[in-house]
Amino acid sequence: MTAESSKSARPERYNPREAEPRWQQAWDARGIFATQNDDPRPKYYVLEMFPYPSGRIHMGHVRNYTMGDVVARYKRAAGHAVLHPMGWDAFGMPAENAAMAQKVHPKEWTYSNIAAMKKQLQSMGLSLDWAREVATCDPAYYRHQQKMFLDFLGAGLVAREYRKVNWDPVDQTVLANEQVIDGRGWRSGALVEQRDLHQWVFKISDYAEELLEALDTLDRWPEKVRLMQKNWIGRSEGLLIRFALDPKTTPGSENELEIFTTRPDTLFGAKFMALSPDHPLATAAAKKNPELAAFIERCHHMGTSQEAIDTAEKMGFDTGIKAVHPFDSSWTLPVHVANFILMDYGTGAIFGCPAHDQRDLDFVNKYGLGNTPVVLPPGQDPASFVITDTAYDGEGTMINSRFLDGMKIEGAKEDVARRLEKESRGNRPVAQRQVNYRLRDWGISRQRYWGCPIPVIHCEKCGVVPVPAAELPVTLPDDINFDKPGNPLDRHPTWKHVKCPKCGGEARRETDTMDTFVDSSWYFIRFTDPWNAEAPTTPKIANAWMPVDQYIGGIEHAILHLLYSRFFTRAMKKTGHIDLDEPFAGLFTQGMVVHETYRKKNGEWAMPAEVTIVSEGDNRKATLTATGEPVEIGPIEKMSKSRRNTVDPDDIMDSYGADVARWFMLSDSPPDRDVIWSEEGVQGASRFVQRLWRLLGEIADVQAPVARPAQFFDQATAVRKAAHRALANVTDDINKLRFNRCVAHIYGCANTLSDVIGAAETSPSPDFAWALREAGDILVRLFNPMMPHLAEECWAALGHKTLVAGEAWPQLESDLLVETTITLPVQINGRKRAEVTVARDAGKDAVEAAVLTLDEVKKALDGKSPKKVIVVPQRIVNVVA
RNA sequence: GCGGACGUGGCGGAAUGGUAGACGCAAGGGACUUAAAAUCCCUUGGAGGAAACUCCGUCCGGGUUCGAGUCCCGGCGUCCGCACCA
Repeated sequence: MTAESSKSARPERYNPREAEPRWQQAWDARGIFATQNDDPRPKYYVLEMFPYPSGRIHMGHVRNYTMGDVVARYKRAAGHAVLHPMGWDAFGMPAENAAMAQKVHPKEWTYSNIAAMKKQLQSMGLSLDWAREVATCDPAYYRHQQKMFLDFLGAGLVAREYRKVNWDPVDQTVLANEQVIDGRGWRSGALVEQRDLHQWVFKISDYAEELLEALDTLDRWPEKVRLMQKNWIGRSEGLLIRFALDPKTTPGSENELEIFTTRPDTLFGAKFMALSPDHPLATAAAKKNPELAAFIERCHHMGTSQEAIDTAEKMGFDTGIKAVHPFDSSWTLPVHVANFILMDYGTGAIFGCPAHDQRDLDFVNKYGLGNTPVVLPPGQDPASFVITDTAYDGEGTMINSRFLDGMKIEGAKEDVARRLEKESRGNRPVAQRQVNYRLRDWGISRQRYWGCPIPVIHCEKCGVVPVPAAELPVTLPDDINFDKPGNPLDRHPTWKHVKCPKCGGEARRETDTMDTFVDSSWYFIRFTDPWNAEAPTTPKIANAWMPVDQYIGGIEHAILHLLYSRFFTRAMKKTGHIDLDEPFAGLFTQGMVVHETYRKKNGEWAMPAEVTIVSEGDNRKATLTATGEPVEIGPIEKMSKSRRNTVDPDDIMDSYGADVARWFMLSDSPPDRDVIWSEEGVQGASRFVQRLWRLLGEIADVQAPVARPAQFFDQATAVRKAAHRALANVTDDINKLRFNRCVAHIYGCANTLSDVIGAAETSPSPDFAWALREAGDILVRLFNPMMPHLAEECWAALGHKTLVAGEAWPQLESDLLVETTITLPVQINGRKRAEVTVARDAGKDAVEAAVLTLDEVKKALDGKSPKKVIVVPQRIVNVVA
């Protein structure tokens, strides 16, 4: 069908640069993305991880926020009250680095970045409720965080400890264990050192068991993330055993040594005891033994960096102390100090069973202490089984273990535990069962300026005194300077000097600020009622909106942010701010945006924007656009400044528009995998935008009856089937976050409609015209979540006076998806050889009868009857000849 | 070392145990045009054949099944997380 008559009314091409801001203003003017807390419809809370205001958004943001926006717009159309807010993770080091490098105040730097990035996000056409915007560096936000810190303190969830911490020498601050990656600071990349410091800690380890167990309830989380958290929490069951010490050999009054083991079954394979260099017994022994003191000193020095610890050789020092075997008072074991024993796991002491633990084996092989195997692997001869270089940690049968001989490992563990629990020394059992966790308490003190002040005061007389709630917030002083490294709050002339709230005497403010991960541990709850000036939450409202139904972000937060938030929500529950354990019901971790790399002859990297790609047959060649110099096309890698393979979202939106960027982000790869950003792909997306626009223009030109025709004939029915099948498929896949498949279905529907229109008569019959208009209406609403500006433009072209952003999701007529006849593939011996068309509800016998009349089947059977005929209704037939 | 994921055309990827390669990109051919762009049409896993069609094909080797990309066992490879945690 040609529609030349009215074609002239439209420009040749859709112009996103003109249309996109126009529709953004239209949405804004009607406030259709503002969410009311008293909305009676069923709630749906969709959230993307909020950004750090670094200054500009990157392609990862574009991908993240596009996915969230698709879900938000779809759920809104599907009849939900959708909460879809945005904010800023605004405290942190880069602001201070900028202050040092550019002499700009961190606050100014941060807020101007926020303004710039907000503009960028708005140009993406995201359906966000900006009225709920929060920035964590705003006293209106962090005052509530300070209040909760005090509440946590009162509830015993906060402690102050002098402990060994990870010190980042570049950022000059402490890092939590979770923030040390490969022995380096997660932000600075500097080798981390160990230091002893006073630290405020959140007692996350009190929740270790709960955080572990509840992982099983998070059935809409990726298995991978749950597993990572499980491993991080690191639960292990074992036995605490008190070994008596030979008094003649001990340095002072110490008469026993408590160790933790998960392998009490191997007790008869014990060859030595080992202490952490920081163990009190080691310290005591060192006082009388200068050589030992020197050894411990050496351990401390070589262990300054995490990397050094990881690569250090096993080293030990015999203290001369003897421990008595709990099952044989005549059996003593030498007590060593060893560099590989950690003071903060278990009791900081172990017994070593070299035959079945590789570290212990390495240790005895170095110091000639020997080994005795006590677990015999299945099928091994006890007389000849020996351990030399490789410890055996598998299943087996106990040997060389007196009363345990012949037992399996589990039985032996249980037997040892029972016996030692019954035995007592000094009114206490010799052993008790214990569960240990790898998870450490969360140290939150940071020696930084640009963070939330910890609201406590140190008084000589009264000790640590909380800032009275009425005096909150403790705000950051603006007059600071960054001339020297370290914490400017600590050298501020007046800010830190205050009166003690208790005694009124001279006192000192805490100058450490909170880890920025505290800020991000509850922002999603603050979004539910950011207007409450009195309290962090309005529990009734928070309880109604939470949990977040769909949280979307990068896998890099699998442990840090997601574990902290799970803890924080529980702590907020304990202190009465919300009634909820798990903050995120559904979690989706998106893949990265990756791109080819380009390298010049001189070894420097070239940016994608500087390069022109030419295809010569199957080969692709790249040259610098400016000079024509050839550049080498390198491997596809994560977009990064160091490889210079980044693409600026602004450039893409300027040249192609937001919809094209959004569409391509969704189209090429499954959302949890990396997506390769390519110029060709973007152009493909852009072509499709234009194609849709032309297609819907043609449909708009069709003169269709207003009333639904009573009857649809073949052509019209085919159109209706295509539209409703796409509707069913897109709905299903959007619910499963399979956006790449949604894209394929939309292409499919558009292709069908183009074909039908191209083949149709000049003046369509009323039923066909009506079906085309219906299909157009459906198609626009299907791609609206992905390309909302184009959808509005097309919706208007179709003659609608409403905004498609406010329209309901199309109603599916599922009858259309049910075919009356279907074509089944017919296999002979498992290979497809023919097809058969039968009634949809044909019985197995009828299908079999039809199949046996086929020429191909007759030929294959050669007059014989088939061995077997398998009929899978509505799927396939297999004839076994 | 421990734990996990993945392996399908030239590329990104589709495929409740049921017609492998949907959809897109790239490529080749053609139409329109003075020409280009844009657009439209056709071809595109491999081998053979004029064609109808036939054979082979989802990392490798076995197995279960009427039927395996999918499930099981054993390899190989790639990627990710954790890592002196007793």
